[in-house]
Amino acid sequence: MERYERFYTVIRRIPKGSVATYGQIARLAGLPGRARLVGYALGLLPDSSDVPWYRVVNAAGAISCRRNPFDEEQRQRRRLEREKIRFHANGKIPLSRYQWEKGARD
DNA sequence: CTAGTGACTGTTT
DNA sequence: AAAACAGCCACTA
Repeated sequence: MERYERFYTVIRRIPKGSVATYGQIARLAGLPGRARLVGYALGLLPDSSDVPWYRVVNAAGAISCRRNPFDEEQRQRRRLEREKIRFHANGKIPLSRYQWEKGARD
């Protein structure tokens, strides 16, 4: 798991109230095009991890999780809403407003 | 070594 | 708007 520290380091820099995409994390970690690897790396994290995995969403602004689609999505969504992030009725997050380092806000 | 899989993404149908 | 495709590459069987 040490081999993914670069990803975890970048993710730990995402400020509270913002989100980043898998592709963005890969790019910032110096591995453009390895979005899937970021997803794999997050799946390895234990619940006790200090890495804010819930601040990472897919390019469409939706939550991705393969294991327990329903439960995990609810869990991630609650954590984000706790940071004042609002979701659209379609279940997606408006990235134009919350994406890290892109804040277009309104 | 080959094949299948996947917390992804941009392009093309 | 939605689905199919094609890259991507670590990991497992």
